[in-house]
Amino acid sequence: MTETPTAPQRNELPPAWNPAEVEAGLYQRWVERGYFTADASSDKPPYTIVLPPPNVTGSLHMGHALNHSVMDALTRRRRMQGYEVLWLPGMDHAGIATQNAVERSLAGEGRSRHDLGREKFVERVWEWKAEYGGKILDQMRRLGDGVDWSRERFTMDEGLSRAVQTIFKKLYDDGLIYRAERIINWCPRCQTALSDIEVDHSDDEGELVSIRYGSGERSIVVATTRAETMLGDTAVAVHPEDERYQHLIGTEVEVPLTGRYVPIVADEHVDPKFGTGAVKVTPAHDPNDFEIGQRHDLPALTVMDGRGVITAKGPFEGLDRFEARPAVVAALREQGRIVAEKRPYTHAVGHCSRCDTVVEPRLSMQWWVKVEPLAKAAGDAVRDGRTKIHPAELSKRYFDWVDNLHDWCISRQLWWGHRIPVWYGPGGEVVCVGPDEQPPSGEGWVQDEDVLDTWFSSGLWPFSTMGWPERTDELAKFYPTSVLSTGYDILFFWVVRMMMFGLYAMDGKQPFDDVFLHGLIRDQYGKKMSKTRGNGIDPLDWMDTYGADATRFTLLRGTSPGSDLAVAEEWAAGSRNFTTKLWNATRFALGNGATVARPLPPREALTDADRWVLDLLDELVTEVDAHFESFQFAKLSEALYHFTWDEFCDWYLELAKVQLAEGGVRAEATQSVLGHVLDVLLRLLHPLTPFITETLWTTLTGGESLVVADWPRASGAERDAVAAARIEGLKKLVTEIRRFRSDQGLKPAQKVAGKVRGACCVDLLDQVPAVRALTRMTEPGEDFAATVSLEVGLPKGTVTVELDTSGAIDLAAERKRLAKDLAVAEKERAQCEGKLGNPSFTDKAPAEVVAKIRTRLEAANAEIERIHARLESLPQS
RNA sequence: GGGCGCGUAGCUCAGUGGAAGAGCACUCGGUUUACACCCGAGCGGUCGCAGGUUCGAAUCCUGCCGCGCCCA
Repeated sequence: MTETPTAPQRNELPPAWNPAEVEAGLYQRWVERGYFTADASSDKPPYTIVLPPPNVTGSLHMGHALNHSVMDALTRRRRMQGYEVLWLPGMDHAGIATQNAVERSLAGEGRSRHDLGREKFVERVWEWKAEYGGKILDQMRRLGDGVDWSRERFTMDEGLSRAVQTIFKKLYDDGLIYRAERIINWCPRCQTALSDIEVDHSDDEGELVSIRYGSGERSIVVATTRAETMLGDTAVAVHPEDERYQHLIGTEVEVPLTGRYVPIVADEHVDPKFGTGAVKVTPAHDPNDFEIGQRHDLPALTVMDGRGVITAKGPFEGLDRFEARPAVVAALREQGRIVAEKRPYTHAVGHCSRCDTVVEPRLSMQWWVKVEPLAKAAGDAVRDGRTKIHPAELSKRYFDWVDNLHDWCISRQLWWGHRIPVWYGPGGEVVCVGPDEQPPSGEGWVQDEDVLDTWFSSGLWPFSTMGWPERTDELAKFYPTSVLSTGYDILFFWVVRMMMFGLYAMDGKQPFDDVFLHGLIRDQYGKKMSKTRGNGIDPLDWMDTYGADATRFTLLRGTSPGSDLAVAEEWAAGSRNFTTKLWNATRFALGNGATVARPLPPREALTDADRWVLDLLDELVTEVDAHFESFQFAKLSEALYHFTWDEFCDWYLELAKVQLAEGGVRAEATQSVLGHVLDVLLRLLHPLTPFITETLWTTLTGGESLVVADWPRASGAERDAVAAARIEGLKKLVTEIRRFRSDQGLKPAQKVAGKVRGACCVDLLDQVPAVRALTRMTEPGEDFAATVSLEVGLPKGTVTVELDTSGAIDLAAERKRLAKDLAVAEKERAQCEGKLGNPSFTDKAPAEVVAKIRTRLEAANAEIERIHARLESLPQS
């Protein structure tokens, strides 16, 4: 393998990190070296994720970018931990969406799919797929997804189609697939049935019209939002215990405009509190009415065709449903039948999730999956803990769903998809054909025209992609998969279906051990991103501007199980700043001889600063591991960010400068510590930000690649509390001196002569040189004359800093500073005295809490005394 | 209508019984030889409201108000 120019040699880091120039080359190299290709014959423990297959028509949006960042982070860490990782990519064929896309392009040529015929149309779809489909796969490469491209799958591929036919046959033979005439959700635009979950409900403005049926004492008023369906009414229903209507139950009433008489039936389903307590019943055009119709043996009268056009004979025939509605109302008004009208009236209306057309409930013959036994098994797998949902709170929602699942309508009146493998014979025979069986031939045999719901095939994804129904090595090695990661909004769409099919097809083995549900992406004001709002952000824009690493880090940094995350341009810029910081820190370290070539010196040969930073690093490793195990990406990102910026860069690098300046053994040890910390840090960051870490780490270590490097482990060294206390003391001292300088208006670069007194008494003697360096304090000369002395209270005592500011100090600023400190100390004293003055506190609170408050009070008192003395000693201005 | 969740700094969010935190934004100062995509110092909060439990409540309980999501 030849080195590409994207791999800089040691100590040759360019001054700035330029992701656009480097990312593509790094990714290509990873793929070429086969790092992402899984080996089914490996002895390593398996770790498997199947990618929720994106839609073949789709392109990468923020939700994908988030989910892919999660999966890539999970798989990269496991790979580094020595697992045999399979992350399997692919796409689903998106029946309706793809057919729509191709029909649109045909419409541009003035043709319809019917002009082409079924066979030619399907060919055309495959051509479309080859040319335009799968844009998202290239976008995944930009993000850095470590997927196994050699195992890419598509739901319409031969092997997966065979899996579909196999499971259909098995379910059919087991009596779990049946054909029945029922009310389904029908999209008049897509001209197909939809399942419940392909319907989105929204509160729309409509009308509520109250209509008098019958006349005189025999009349009854019903309210409806869909007046036009009255043409298909076959009953009026009231609640059986509704006293208003007892005398009418069992009688017949005239349906206006139709001349038909229909019975008034009593049904528990009717809500007596809604409207007049009486409802019209249209069994062929409403799911609830259909059920009432079944219970009362009512006829179902279809008055509309598949395009939503009225077919009932009479004046309304040929009108679209939305034209028919006002026409019917007008006709009723003319007859004095309208009792009340409420307009606008807001109510829930179902829309096709693909094209937003108002869904029409429609009576038709469809294929169904009997979900009850499958759903029960899906619920049990989670109840038993074989599959764990993260966050666990969403399990309840999962149970509510699977325990109340309606049978699943799986037939679609489309041409693009898996055709239902059922043949009908001339004598009314129905034959379901398995994958290796010959369909019945001969006169009069025809195959069912319909195709299967896309979810029917993607529900098989965790095992169809690994060769099922064959018993493949892949299945043996990689099933059940380890984690399924997706947004909580499609828990029901997809997760439940995979659970049902996985348990059914794989002998009760769950399709995944863990389900990680992340939240939805929102804008900086917490609003959902949507086209209509215009607040969407394209992750590709972010990658162009800030790099893939910054994009990934931004998303992961906001990701807690189940909670939504708000993102904005500024967030991405902040992540880019973080990558820049990491770049510069590493560049600085390398420029000063940071190395991993020598082993770390023994602990006793290290400074307090060295031991402190190494201990923090150990804690970081432990913390990152814990957060990975619990899918707490926000917390682990935050921990890494905080360590890198606030501890390593802000403090250790500054302290290292002092140690490097000492030269000799001290400098060499420091170079080793720098090299070691960066080595571990870059490994820890790699799953989140793979590109920049790869570049920095290969330069630092000369190693082959971080992708296949080992995941760090905590050293196990005992934490050095003394070193930690000293560094905390140093920080406090430095911060206080800087604060004084800032308040006094001293320029940051201005050097000031000074003395530090009392450091030995608070165990900070060794830290004094670093304190001086970090506060630009020079050695006092012969003419040193302290113009101010600054007292810094530390846990073990007070350090006094005398400074020669070569002139009068700003007394007003100094008084203000002291007054502020005094106010803080006095508030502290009041709080502590309040507590200690309360006998029930001292009696009942744990002894260590009381002792802590006592210590705090003493410290506050000392501080107050000290500040008073200082204030009095200040010259009067 | 049923269920779940949320209300903490200007914005987005951590913190789930013993000193109110972070990032971004904002103010002031800065050409500090890693970094101005930066450094240093600051400002900013009766933790939605009202009760209760407790020595002690952002944290636990009850009610109310507001917001969101899922289901009907």
